[in-house]
Amino acid sequence: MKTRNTIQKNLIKNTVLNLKNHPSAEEIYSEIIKTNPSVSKGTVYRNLGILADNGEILRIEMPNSPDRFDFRLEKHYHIQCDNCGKVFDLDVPCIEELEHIKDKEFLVTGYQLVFKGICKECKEG
Amino acid sequence: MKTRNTIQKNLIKNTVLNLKNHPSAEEIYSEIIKTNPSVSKGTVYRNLGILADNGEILRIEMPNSPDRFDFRLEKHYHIQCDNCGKVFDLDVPCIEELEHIKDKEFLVTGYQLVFKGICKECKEG
DNA sequence: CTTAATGCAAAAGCTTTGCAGCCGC
DNA sequence: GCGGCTGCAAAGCTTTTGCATTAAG
Repeated sequence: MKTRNTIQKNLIKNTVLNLKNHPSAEEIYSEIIKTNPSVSKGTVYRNLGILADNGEILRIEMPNSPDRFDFRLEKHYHIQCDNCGKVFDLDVPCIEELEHIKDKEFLVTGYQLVFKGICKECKEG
Repeated sequence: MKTRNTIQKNLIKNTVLNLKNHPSAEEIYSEIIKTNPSVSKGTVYRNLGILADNGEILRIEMPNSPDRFDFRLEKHYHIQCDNCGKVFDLDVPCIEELEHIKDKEFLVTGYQLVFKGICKECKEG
C-alpha cells in the first residue's frame, strides 16, 4: 500500500509545527478550518494518527483529557495544569532511571509520564 | 453534607479489595452484578470516584484505556500490556527523582506514570 | 422526616469507522 | 484508471449527569 501526499496531510502537519503549544486534535481542527473550512474532523484525527505512527510528530497521551500533539521529537516531559488544562513542556533533564526499567516477566517497551500542577497564571489569578 | 453508608458503597469497595488485579469500572460492575444484579453502573462509577477521592482506593489513570482501581495505597508503578491490555504492578523501587521535580513557574503537585510492554503470556503465546 | 444516594436512561466528550465519491499518481 | 484518501455522519467507548424514587440516619 503506497501512501499519497494530500494537501490535508501537509496542512495538518504544518499546523502542528506552527502551533507550538501542545494542541489537541480539536484545536488543530479549529485552526485548520479557519483557512480550509472543508477539511473534516475525521481526516484530522486520521492524519494525526498516521503522522504520529511515522514519527513525524509526537502524540502525548494525557490522563483523562484529549491527546495532545507535539512538534518536538526529542524526549522531554510535559505538565498539565489541573486548573486550566493547558499543557507545557517541563524543563527538566531526562530521568535516566526511567529508561532502564526492567522486569523479570515483562518486556518493557516504554512509558508515559505526565506531571500535574498549577501553572503560573492560575496561581496568580 | 453528611455521607451515608450504603450497601452499594461497601459492596463496591469490597469488590476492589477482593479483585486483586487492577479492575476497570466495567469489570467491577460485572463482578458486582453477579450477586447483586440491581446495582447500576452509574452508582459504580459514582462510588469509585468517591472512594478514590477519600483515599480508600487508588485510581490509576491509564493512557487511552479505561481507568483502573487498586486496593494497594502505597506508591508503586504499573505496566500495561500493549497486546492484551492487562495491567500489573511493576516491582521496582520508587524513583526518588520523580518526587522532587520542581519548576520555576509551575507548582508541581504530582505525576502519572504508566509503563508499557508485552506481558509474559503474550510474549510466549 | 429529611435529604443523600440510587437506578435508569440520556447525553457528553473524545475518537474511530463505514461508505460513496474524489483525486493523486 | 486504480485504489488510497476524503468528507460526512453514524457509532463506539468510557464516563457523567438529570431526575424521580428509595432508603439511611
